[in-house]
Amino acid sequence: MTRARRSDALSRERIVEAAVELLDATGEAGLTFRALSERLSTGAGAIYWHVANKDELRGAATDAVVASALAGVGAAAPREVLRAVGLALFDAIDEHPWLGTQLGAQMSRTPQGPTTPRLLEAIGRPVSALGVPEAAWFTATSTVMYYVLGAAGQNAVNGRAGSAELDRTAFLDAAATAWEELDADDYPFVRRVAAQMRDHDDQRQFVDGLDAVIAGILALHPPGR
Amino acid sequence: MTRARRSDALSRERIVEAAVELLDATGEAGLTFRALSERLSTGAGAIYWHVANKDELRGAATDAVVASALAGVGAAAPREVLRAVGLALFDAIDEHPWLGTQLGAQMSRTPQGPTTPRLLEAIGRPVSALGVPEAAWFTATSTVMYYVLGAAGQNAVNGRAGSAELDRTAFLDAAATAWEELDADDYPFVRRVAAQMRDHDDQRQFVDGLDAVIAGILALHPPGR
DNA sequence: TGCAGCTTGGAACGTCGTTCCATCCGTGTC
DNA sequence: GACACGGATGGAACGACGTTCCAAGCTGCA
Repeated sequence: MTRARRSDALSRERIVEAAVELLDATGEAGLTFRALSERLSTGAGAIYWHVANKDELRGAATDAVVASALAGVGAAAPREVLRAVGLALFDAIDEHPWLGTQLGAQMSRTPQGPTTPRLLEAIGRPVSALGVPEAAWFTATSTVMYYVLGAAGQNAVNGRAGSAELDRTAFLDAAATAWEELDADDYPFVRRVAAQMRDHDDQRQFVDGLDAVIAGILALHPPGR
Repeated sequence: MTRARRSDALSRERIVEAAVELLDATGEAGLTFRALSERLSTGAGAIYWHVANKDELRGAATDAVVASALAGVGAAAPREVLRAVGLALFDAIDEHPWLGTQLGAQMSRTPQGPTTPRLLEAIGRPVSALGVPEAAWFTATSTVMYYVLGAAGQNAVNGRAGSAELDRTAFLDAAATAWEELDADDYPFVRRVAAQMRDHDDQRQFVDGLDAVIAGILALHPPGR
C-alpha cells in the first residue's frame, strides 16, 4: 500500500483509464507511451513498472471497456439477452471506435486473458438457455461470437475528425460509388447491392443478422422435441 | 514497359509476392521495408516507387492471397458454394496465418479497395441464389460475411515456430486450462465448455457454424412461396 | 551520340517501444 | 529520531521502424 513520491498515485487502473481516453481521443495510432507519459505527467519508465508492454496495455484497455459495456446487461429471455449483449458491444464500439479492431485481435492472441472468457460467458449463457444440447454448446456459442466479432470489426468507422455522422455518410457513399463502377461481368452482385449498402442502418442490420444466426442455431437444434 | 538498371526488374507484382513470402516466414511483425529491401536486393526507396506505403502493401498482399484462394471455387448449389468459399478462406489462413487478422482490418479500413468487393461477390452470389428476396440481399450477405470474418480472425494461430500442430495443441490446452480455473460463480458456462474447446476441430466447427448461419437466413426468408 | 526522364539504392530524419539507471520517499528497525 | 531498505519514479539512451529525399544510373528516343 505504498505510494511513493506523488499524491496522485500512479496505478495500473489510472494508466488503463488514461489509455482508454487517449485511444478515444486520438485513435489506435495515438496510443504511445510518450503521449501517455505526458497525460499522466510522468515518464515512460514509471508506466512500465505497472504494465509489461504495449500489448498488455491495449489488452487491458479493451477488457476494461468490454467489462463496463457488459455490466449493464440484465437478465431476460435468452434471445433478448443475446440482443442486449450484441447491442452493448455495438454501442461500446460507437463510443470507442478502436474497440472493433482490438476485440478480435485481443481474443485470438490471448484467449487465456480476461476478455475471451468474459465475452464467451456473456454469449454462452443465453445460448445454452436457448435449449441447445450441451454437446453443441461450444460450437453454437462460437458461431454467435464469430458473427459478433466480425460485425464489430466491420462497423468500426475509423474517421473521428469533425462530425462522426458526416464522416460515416461520406465513407459509405464513397464505397458505394466505387462498387457501382466495378466491372459489370465480374461484380454483378456487388453493383446491385451498392445502393442498399449506401443507406443501410448499421444497428438494424446487425440485429437482423444476429436474429438470423439465432434462428439458424434453433433450426439445427429444435428446442422441446 | 521500361526496365531500368536491373535484369530481375522490380515491379509491384514481385514486391507483393515477396511481401507475402516474408509475412508467411516471419509473421505480421516481420514485414518491414528493410527486410523486404534485403530480400529483393534493393533499397527502401525503390520499393516506395511502386507502392505508396506499408498499408497499401499489406492490403495488396492480402488481396493477392484472397484472390488466389477464391479462384479455385467453382459453380455448384448455393449452399455448396458458400461452404467452398468458407473453406477456401479457411485453408488460406492455415497457409498464411497473418491473413486472419488482416482480412477484417483491410475490409473495414478500405471497402473501396479490391478485397471487399471480391469477397462480397463471392458470398453474395450464392446467398442471392438461395432464394432470399432482393431487399434482404445485403443484410443476408453481410451476416454470412461477418461470420466468416469473425471466424477467420479467431482461427489465426499466431505461433509458427516448430510444428504448427503441436503449437496449436499447446495453445488450446493452455487456454482451456486457464478457463477451467476461473471462478465457478462468475464463469459457470466457460468452465463447462472448456473441455469441448480443448479438443474441438477448427474446420468442423467452422463449417457447422456456417451451416447454422445459412439455415438461419433460410428460416427468416423461406424459399418457395 | 546525347538528352530526358523513369527507376534505383541508400543515407538521413523523426518517432516509436523498450531498457536502464540515478534518484526519491514511505516504511520498518533499532 | 536517525538510518537503511526497497518499492516507485522519471527521463536519458538504444535500436528498429516508416518514410522522405536525392544523387546516380540506365533505357528509350531523337
